[in-house]
Amino acid sequence: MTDIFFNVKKHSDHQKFLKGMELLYFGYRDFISWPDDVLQTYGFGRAHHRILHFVGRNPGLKVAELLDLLNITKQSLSRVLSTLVEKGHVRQDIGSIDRRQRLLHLTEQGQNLLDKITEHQKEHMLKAFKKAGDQSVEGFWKVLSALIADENRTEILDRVNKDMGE
Amino acid sequence: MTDIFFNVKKHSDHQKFLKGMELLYFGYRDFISWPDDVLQTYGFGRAHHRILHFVGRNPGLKVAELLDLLNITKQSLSRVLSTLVEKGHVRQDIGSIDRRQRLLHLTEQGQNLLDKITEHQKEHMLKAFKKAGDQSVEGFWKVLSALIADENRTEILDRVNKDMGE
DNA sequence: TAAATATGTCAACATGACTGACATATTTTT
DNA sequence: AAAAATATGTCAGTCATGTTGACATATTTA
Repeated sequence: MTDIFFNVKKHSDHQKFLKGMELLYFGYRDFISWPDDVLQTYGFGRAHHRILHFVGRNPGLKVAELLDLLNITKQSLSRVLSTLVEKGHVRQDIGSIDRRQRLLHLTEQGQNLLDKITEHQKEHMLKAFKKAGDQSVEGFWKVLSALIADENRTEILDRVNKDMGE
Repeated sequence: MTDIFFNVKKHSDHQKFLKGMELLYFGYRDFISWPDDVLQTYGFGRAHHRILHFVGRNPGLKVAELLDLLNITKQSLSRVLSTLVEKGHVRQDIGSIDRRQRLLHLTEQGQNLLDKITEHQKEHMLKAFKKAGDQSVEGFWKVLSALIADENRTEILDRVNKDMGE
C-alpha cells in the first residue's frame, strides 16, 4: 500500500472525511457481502445472520434486549426470528423469574450454521488485520467506537467487550 | 476510553474478529443513519445520497462507470438516478466523443443538497477522528482498505485517493 | 448493412425495514 | 380480587432498495 495515501497529515479535514466515509462504505459493503452465498443456500439473509450472531454472543438474551440492541421493531425481528425458531436454529426458553420473557439461545444446529457462515468472513477479516498491522487494528477499533452514537455507545461497548481484553 | 479493550495483544484471533465485526456493524449503522432525517425531507433515501456523493466526487462520470463502482443493476440505478435528474439535482450531458454515453454532473442545486446532507455527518466523523487520534485514523483507513475485496480494491482506492495525499 | 454497445424502461420479485392495531399470558399495582 | 402494566406475538399494509430478464432507442463499430 502506498503509504502517502494513509498519511493523515497530508489530508485536509474535508479529505479525511471523504476518505473515511468512502473507505467505510466500500469496506463494510464488501465485508458484509462475504457470507451472502452461504446464507442463501439456507434461504436466509443478512438479518438472519445478525440474529444468529447476537444470540450466539449473548446466550439467554431477552427478546426486548435484542430489539433494543439492534434498534429494530418487533415486526422486523419477529419475521426473521420466527423463521430461525421454526427451522430449529434458535430456541426460546421461558424466563424462570418472569415467565413472560423469552430467553434466546442458539441450538447446536444454529451454532453449526453460524460457524459455517462466519468461517470465511473471519478468515478474511483476520487476513485484513494481519495486512494492516496490530496498531492499525487498534486504531480501527477506536475510530469505530467513536462513530457509534453517544446514546448507544456505553451499552454497545459493554456487550462488544464482554469476555475480552481482560 | 478504557485502553485495555483496545489492546490487540490481549485478544485471541477469535476475539479480534468478533470485536472487529461488531464495531464495524454498529459504527457503520450509526454513522450511515445520521443524514436520514434530512434526506427524508426531500423524499430521498440512502441510495439517493450515494448517487449524489459519487457523482459529486467524480464529475463527468459515465453511467456504466457508476454501475460498476456501486456494483448495482441498471434498474436499481435508474430508479434513483431518474428521480434526481427529474428533480434537478443531477444533469446528464451527452458524451462528446461517444454520444451514446451519459456523463453525470451535480447541478448547483444538487451540490447544495449534498452539502446540507453531509454537514452533520462530516462534523460527526471529524469529531470521532479527533477523539481517536491521527494514528488511529491511519489505521482505520488501512484496515478498511484491506477489507475491500481484492478484485475491487485497485479501482476503488484510485477513486478514493483522487486529489489527496499528494 | 449488420452487429455491438450505452443507456433506459418495464413488470415482477426478494429482503428487510416501518406503522398501528390487536391479541395472549404473566406480573405488578391498586 | 380486579385492574393496570408489561413481555411478546401477529396482522395487514406500506416503503426503500436490491434483483431478474426482456425489450426498446440511439449511436458506434465491424
